[in-house]
Amino acid sequence: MSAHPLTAQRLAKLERYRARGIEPYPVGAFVPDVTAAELHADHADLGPASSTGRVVRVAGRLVGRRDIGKLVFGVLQDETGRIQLFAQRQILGEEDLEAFRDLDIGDWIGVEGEVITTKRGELSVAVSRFVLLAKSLRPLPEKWHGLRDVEERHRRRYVDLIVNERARDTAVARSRIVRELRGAFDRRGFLEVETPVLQIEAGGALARPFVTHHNALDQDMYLRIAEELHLKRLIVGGLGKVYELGRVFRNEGLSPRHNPEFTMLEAYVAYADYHDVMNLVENVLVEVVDEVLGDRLVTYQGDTLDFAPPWRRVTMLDAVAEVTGVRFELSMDRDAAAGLAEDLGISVEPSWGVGKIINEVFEEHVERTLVQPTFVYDYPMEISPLARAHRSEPGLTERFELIVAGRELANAFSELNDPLDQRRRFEEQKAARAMGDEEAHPIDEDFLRALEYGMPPTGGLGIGVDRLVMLLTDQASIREVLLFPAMRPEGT
RNA sequence: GGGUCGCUAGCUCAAUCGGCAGAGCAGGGGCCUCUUAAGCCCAAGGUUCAGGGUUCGAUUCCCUGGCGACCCA
Repeated sequence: MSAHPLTAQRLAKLERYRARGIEPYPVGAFVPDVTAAELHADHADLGPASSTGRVVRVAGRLVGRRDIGKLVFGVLQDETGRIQLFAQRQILGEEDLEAFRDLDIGDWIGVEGEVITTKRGELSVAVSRFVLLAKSLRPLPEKWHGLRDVEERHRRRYVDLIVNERARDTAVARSRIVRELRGAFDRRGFLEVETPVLQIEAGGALARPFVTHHNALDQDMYLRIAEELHLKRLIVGGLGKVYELGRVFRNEGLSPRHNPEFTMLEAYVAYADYHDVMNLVENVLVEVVDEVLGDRLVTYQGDTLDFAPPWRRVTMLDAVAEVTGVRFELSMDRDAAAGLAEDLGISVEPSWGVGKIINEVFEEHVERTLVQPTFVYDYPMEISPLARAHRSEPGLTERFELIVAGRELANAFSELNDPLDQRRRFEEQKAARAMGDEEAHPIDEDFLRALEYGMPPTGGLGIGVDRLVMLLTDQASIREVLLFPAMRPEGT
């Protein structure tokens, strides 16, 4: 336990309570029957200096106190808001008023009393009885500025949640967004499923996995980097519409937009193609925006995003030509494409083909310019090993990404269901891995076997849930929408 | 991985050119029966992120390391 004087003081107080027979961590001591928000809603019209005769029980954390001698005002905070406590000697008596005064800011208490308003009109509970529910041993941050230090807010999110309303609002909004996402897919008849997090092969995306070890099997395993390959196995099994909303893990650096574990929603629909999936993504996200914000104009970091459908749809090649003035084609000579990209400031790796080169130009110059919701479609096959070959355009796949505020929000394709083509794509990835590409896709033989049993034409999508929450809560950093973002150890 | 910036009391922040480390809030003592960032009086509170260097003297300048923020790869 910390030897800090402020904590030592409170520990001493704790011992005094126990000596007087007051248990500072009681069980079953008090059950509230109303919340702060309910009180404010019920008595919104009460004038100053009113009595209601209504006796209520509220509970929460004492977050403020104003001591006026024989009269003490307290501020009680529960999960719904704040309510003033009015402790008066006439009601409580000398001894209990002194005990109330002796409470520390941060203590959890239960209070019983009449609902009144003060002379100044502040709705209050006139304390007739109170119970210490849990003693707090550490001082809270400053009442006006709260906890500002970003590092401390993330390391001690519990304190952040106590003192910063924005932290609470963001957590609540995130829960709401996740619930609306689930609702949108549930209403459309999707089955929510759970697939393995521990995997023998980490496939379904191009990323480096975390490695762990299964002791009983004496086998290294990976934390999943995507949900994709197992969900497609379920489509093979005849489950026609499935989705999973879960945590995926990628072994990459920390940044305002990347956390090693993040939340992905993936959904797969039999008989759909990527045009159907564009419509699905648009409809689902508009529903979520409507339900959560009630306004299709969303302010994000100073930009106004218009989510009213239809959203713009543009091919990657057109988008690149529009922004850079350079018309790339998949049929181009590789070195010619490399030269054009170099002219645009891209340093081209020898291993890159035309498709990868175009994608780099897109990511470097075009993506950030797409602020309004935009579907960019027809991605190069070279960077899309799990997407179906385009029905008419050689070298491309039926893949799209949804870009909002200059960032990828969703990624989707007509799924590759030709097992022979899938095997060829995996072989190409294997070759890339042999060339040193650590993010190349591994060969998953069981997934190939599943495809060999036959997967119907299928459309699939993935939505980055954290990024969606960032957009709808106007947060610039993923760390603000994660309750407990990844941090380096403190090194006490 | 590279660059820039930051780290001072429990919290929010000061500290002039390198010259006695301060304030507000919180906490302690006192006054006050209508405050609401309550007010007034008094006292207390520091490994200035860590280690090293320069200097008569370092929160301040230099080096190394830690953690974080932002930008870049």
